Amino acid sequence: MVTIKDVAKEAGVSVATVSRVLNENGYVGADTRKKVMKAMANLHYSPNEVARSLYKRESRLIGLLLPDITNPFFPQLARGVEDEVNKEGYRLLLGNSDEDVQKELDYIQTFVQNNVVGMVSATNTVDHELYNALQLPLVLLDRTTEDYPSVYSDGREGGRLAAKTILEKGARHITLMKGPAHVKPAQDRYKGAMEMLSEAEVDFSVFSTYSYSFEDATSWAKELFTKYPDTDAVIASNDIVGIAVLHEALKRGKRIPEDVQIIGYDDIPQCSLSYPALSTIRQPAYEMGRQAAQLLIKLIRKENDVDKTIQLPVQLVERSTTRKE
Amino acid sequence: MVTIKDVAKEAGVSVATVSRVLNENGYVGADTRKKVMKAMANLHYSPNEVARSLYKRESRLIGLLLPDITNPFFPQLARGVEDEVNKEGYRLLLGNSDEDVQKELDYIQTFVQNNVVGMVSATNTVDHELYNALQLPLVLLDRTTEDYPSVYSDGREGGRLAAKTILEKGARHITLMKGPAHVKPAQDRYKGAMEMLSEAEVDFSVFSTYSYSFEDATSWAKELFTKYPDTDAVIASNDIVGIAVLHEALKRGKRIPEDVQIIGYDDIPQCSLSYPALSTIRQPAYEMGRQAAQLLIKLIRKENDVDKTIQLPVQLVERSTTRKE
DNA sequence: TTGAAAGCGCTACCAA
DNA sequence: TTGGTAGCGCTTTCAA
Repeated sequence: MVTIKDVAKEAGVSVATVSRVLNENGYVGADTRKKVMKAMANLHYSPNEVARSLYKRESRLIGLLLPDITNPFFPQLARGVEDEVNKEGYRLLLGNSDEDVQKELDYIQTFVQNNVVGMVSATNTVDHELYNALQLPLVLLDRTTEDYPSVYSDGREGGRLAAKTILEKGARHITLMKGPAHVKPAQDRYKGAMEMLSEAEVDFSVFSTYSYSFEDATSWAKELFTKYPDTDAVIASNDIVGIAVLHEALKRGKRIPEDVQIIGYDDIPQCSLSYPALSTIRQPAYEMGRQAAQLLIKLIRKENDVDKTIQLPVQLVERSTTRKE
Repeated sequence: MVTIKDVAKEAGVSVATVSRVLNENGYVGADTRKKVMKAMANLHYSPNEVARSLYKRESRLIGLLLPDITNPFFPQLARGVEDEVNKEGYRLLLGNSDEDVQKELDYIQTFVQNNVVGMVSATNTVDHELYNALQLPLVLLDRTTEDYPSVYSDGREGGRLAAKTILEKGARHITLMKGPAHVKPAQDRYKGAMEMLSEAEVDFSVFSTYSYSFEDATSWAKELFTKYPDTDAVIASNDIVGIAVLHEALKRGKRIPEDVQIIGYDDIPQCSLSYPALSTIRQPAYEMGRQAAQLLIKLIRKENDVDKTIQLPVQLVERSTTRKE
């Protein structure tokens, strides 16, 4: 490993001088700079971030905590924060919590042990005591809360929009799927849809689900049609479940969207790959990730007048599982 | 921040002693140990990994380099390595390279700057000069090569299996999709299928694709049926493309699997969510990730007699896009 | 069985 | 404009 000392020797100057040209601060003569630069190039010198981090008490690392990258909504989110964070020279320490508080704790500990400068968390279990104790800039992603800076999309509006769409397209027997209780954004959209449905004059049923896993999605779908066989429209709790419902309907010989309309939520990439392509409410996941990163970086830099709550708009994407009016 | 010094003071011992109980090495008296433990608990002490890393010249971090986590095959892989690595107390520094050599370089630099103990790379652009210069334990994932430790699945066999399956089920006009040229595993499976097809007495066409993106998949599918309208079986380059082909076929009024059979590759989770559910060749992605992590850790520990090339078996998953014989 | 102290690579203060 | 050096928090020798 080539250190700052080696560079100093090669250039015939002191380590202090090398440090100065490295960090572009303090006075350093033009030709001294040149000598040092040359020495650095010769030796392929690259500063040791660990040593820097130790002294400055902060690294160029940012912690990203996710529930599970395996869930298709999160890779987009993650990519958004990564790309944005990279722009500013930061890198990501990644953790999947599986909604397990212990794992979350462990990761947070790792983050501080490694001097991360900030963290973004897309976890559902915001342990307030824990996060309050945290001395780090933190932004919550895909979560709405008063207590911490956060970026999220308008779940209530999304739910309303989903319901409104289904309503306008003449559904008579709507089944509203309620996502897992501990997933806050799922509850928001549920409430939004609920509001809209309650105001309208239609029959509807509520079908509760307790997970978002691929494996379970198919079972929920089966159960739904068994329980509510005359359903002619379902507002799914997310796209995965929506696609499962779609295929279950197809299996049962229903025509889509003539007999059953379906609207999903999220707009994960594979929506357009379902057949018929799933209509859905789009959350701008990649953009959410980017904005979360931007916000975090502003917080890290202690900028003034930063808006600590960013709500991104949600959008109807009409594809082929809703009627064309 | 509470440091080892604070603990030492609280316990009335020296920092050296605290360090000893922390690392469970060297002699330390039973009651001294107890005092120290208590002090650590009182102060909620958690050692600074950065300081440790600086002294030992290695962190508890492992670098993971991926092409793009947004591609549904990779989250599984990533999760596999994360889970395994966590078991041994390591954490992940994550990077997406987008198959861009410069980004890859930058990430690798970050990895060494942060004293990672090893890295796993699932990138296609193995720049040998670069990797050779690297002084780190490295394992290649989803890549077959003689030059570095690697874990991958048997692509050639997978290709053969896909072709064999299609052949046995009575296809007459097969279209074999060839994946992007720079993606080595895609070429392996292509070659395998090609071998099998060449030996058989059937007509077949080769259709070349240059990307794996969601957006492009649909275009490939359209183009395929325009170019080869009498195709009655397609061996897709991966599941995404397979699903796109499936839906394009459906759009064109073909019955699946009666008129057209389709076989994918990878077995990403959303396969079972397509309709009809996509038959495919399964790569054990999660397991591949785990094994890569295990191998890397063995390498890090300089264990002897470790098998540096791990080939995992591939497996036919018959669902509904291939005939039942 | 314990403590003092050097040193990991770097930054930043103070002096020259 | 430069260099010497203390010190970031930890581990590990060496001595006691």
